[in-house]
Amino acid sequence: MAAWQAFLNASHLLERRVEEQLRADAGLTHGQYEVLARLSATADRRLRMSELARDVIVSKSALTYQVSRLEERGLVRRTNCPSDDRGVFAELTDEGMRCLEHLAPGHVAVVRANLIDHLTPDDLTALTRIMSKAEASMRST
Amino acid sequence: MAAWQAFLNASHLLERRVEEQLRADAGLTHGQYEVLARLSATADRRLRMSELARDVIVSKSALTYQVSRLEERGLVRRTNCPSDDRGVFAELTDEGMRCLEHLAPGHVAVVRANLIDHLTPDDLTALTRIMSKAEASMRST
DNA sequence: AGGGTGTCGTTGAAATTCGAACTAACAGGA
DNA sequence: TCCTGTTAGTTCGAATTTCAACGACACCCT
Repeated sequence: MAAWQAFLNASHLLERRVEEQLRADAGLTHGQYEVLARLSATADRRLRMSELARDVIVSKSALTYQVSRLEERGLVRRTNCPSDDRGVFAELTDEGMRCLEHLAPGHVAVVRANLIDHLTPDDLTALTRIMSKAEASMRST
Repeated sequence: MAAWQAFLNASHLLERRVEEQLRADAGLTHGQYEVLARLSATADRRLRMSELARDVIVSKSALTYQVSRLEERGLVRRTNCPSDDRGVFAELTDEGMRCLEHLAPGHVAVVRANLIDHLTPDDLTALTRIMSKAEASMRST
């Protein structure tokens, strides 16, 4: 359980650092940043609400809330889904893309400084492998 | 950044699993469980509020709130600090200890099933080492 | 003693989270 | 076509978290 304790503590501390940086730099939550980042990684910068919620691992209600906040800021836009009238796309706006590009370097820097830079290359590959395995296992059940 | 993504996703998924188990099993938050667990790991089952907050990595206000909740349930007791009139001890009650002992096996099982069991012994030591390093670095700054 | 500075824990307001209930719309079969 | 069950997204209420401000006390230095 030592591993679990350390993992937990590192998670919490990292979360705090990241949150602090994003808040100071653009007034965004880490959750909001993750939404933008996930959208930017798609081909057409948009995703169905449900899929987006699954991807960033947040409840549907939380995503509804956050997308509304991001929409108020003009960083994201809601679009109807032609093939399914129930569906809604969350789509990254140009401004949202610019915001993300502006924000990303600082975010990456924080993550590197507090986690990545302490790791040897072997550590890094091990970490990736371990976490990916855990993620895959939990996603599938 | 692949490592970061995987780490983040695994964290969120694990948090959800753990939260779900604790909620179902005793109506406790993960944060509340962490408080109980930390207290139980001390010699006399009590800790100053500030130190407890630092240990479980939560804001002072959040800890005040959670200790009040735990106190309502009789799992924790507030005690005056003789050497510092400002100070307050959070002390684990016998009932709190029993609750924790009742709860721990299920908690450990969830963590094992979703994280630990996927790891080789080498992975486990690597994970511990990596996370401890990150934790230490962030605690010290 | 006395005053300035810092620390302790609590409080209040605002933001965010979740699960549950809800509405609307799809899908498949009788 | 109509029923039934499932899925999408939103809304609602309760719980939790954070930051900032506060009052009380401690510590130090003169």
